[in-house]
Amino acid sequence: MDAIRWLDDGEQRAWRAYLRMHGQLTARLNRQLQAESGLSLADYEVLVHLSETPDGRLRPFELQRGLSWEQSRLSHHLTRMQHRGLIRREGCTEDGRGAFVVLTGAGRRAVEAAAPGHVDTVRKLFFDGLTGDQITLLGQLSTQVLTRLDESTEDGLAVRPATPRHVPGC
Amino acid sequence: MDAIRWLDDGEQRAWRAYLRMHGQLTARLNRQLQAESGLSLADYEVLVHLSETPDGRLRPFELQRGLSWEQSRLSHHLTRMQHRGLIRREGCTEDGRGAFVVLTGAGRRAVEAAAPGHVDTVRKLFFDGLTGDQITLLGQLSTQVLTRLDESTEDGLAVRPATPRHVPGC
DNA sequence: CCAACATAGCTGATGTGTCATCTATTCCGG
DNA sequence: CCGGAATAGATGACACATCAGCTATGTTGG
Repeated sequence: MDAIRWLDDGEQRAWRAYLRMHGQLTARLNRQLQAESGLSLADYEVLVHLSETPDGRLRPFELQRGLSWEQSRLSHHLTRMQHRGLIRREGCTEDGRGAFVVLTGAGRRAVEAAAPGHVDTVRKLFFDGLTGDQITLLGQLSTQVLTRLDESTEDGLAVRPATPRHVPGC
Repeated sequence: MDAIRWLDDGEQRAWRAYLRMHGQLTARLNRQLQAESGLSLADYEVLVHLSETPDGRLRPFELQRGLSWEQSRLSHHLTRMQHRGLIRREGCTEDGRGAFVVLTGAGRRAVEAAAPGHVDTVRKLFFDGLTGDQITLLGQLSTQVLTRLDESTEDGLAVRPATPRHVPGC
C-alpha cells in the first residue's frame, strides 16, 4: 500500500504528447488510405501480411499472431473484407477446425495500388521529421515495452483464470 | 514522379513494433480501467480534462481542442457519458449556440477512484521499463511529429476549406 | 476407448469512431 | 441593418472493436 506515484511533469507531457500524436497520426493515415484506395489501415495491415506469404494465404490464427489482434476482431474484419471481395475463405483439409484466408486478385491489386501512397504518407508525416537516432530509439522503446507487456501477461499481473490452484474441494 | 522510397529494414521494424506496441498497450490500459473503474480510456481523458478546470466545466469546443478529437466523436461520447451520469450538459447564456459540459459528482468520484490504479498501470506497463532519456526523447519525438502534422494540415497537403482566414482567438 | 481439456473459429449484442449533413446562432462587410 | 459566411453543436447511418458465449474438431491421460 505505497503512496501513489503520480506522473511528474515531464512524464505527463511525454505521455499526453504521445497519445495525441498517435491519434492524429493514425487518423491522417486512415484518411489518406481511405481517400486514395478505399482501404482502412486495418485492411491494409491484413492485406500486407497476406501478400508477404508466397501463396497469399494464411490460417486465421497465424494472421492473428502476426497482427496481434483479438481473435474476434479478426474474424469480424475478415467477414467484412470478404464481402468486399478482398479476401476469400477456404476450408482446411489437414485440420477440420481450421480455415484459410486467401488473398483474392482484387485484394492483391488493392494493396499494391495502395502501398506507394501509403508509404509516402508515412514518410512525409512521420519518418521525414525524425533523425535516424530517433527512429532507432523508437524501435528499441517499442520492443522494450512490448516485451514488458508480454511478460506481465504471462504471470499473474493480467488476465488469469482465477486461481486454478487450491480450489476448495478439489 | 520519383521512385518510391520504401521503408528500409530498420524503419520497417521500428514502424511495425511501434504500431503493435501502441495497440497492445492501449488494449491493456483499457481493460484495466474497464475492470477496475468501469471507464474507458476515452472516458478517463474526458473526465481528467474536466476535473482539471476550477469548476469542472468546459465548453465542448474547448474539450475538443484539449483532446484533439473530432467534434462528432466528442458529441457522441458526451451523450453516452451523460446517459451514464458522468457528465451533464448545460446551456450557455453568453453564446446561444454554445453549451457547457459539467462534471457531475458521480463523474468526479469516478475519475478520482480510477486515477491511482490507472497511473499505476501506466507506470508498470510503460514508464517503469524506460529510462529517463527514453522518456524525454519520446516526448520530443511526439511533439516534433505533432508539429509536422499540424503544419501539413494547414497548407494544401490535407483537407482544407478553401479559405480558412479567420482564426478563433480565445 | 473416452472423458476432460485445448484449440480453431464464428457470431450477436453492445459500445465506439467517422462521415455527411443539419440547425441555430454569431460575426462581419457593405 | 441585412445577407452571407463562419462557428457551435447535434444527429443518423454505417464501419469497427470487444465481450461473452457457442460449435466443432483435435489431443491426451487414465
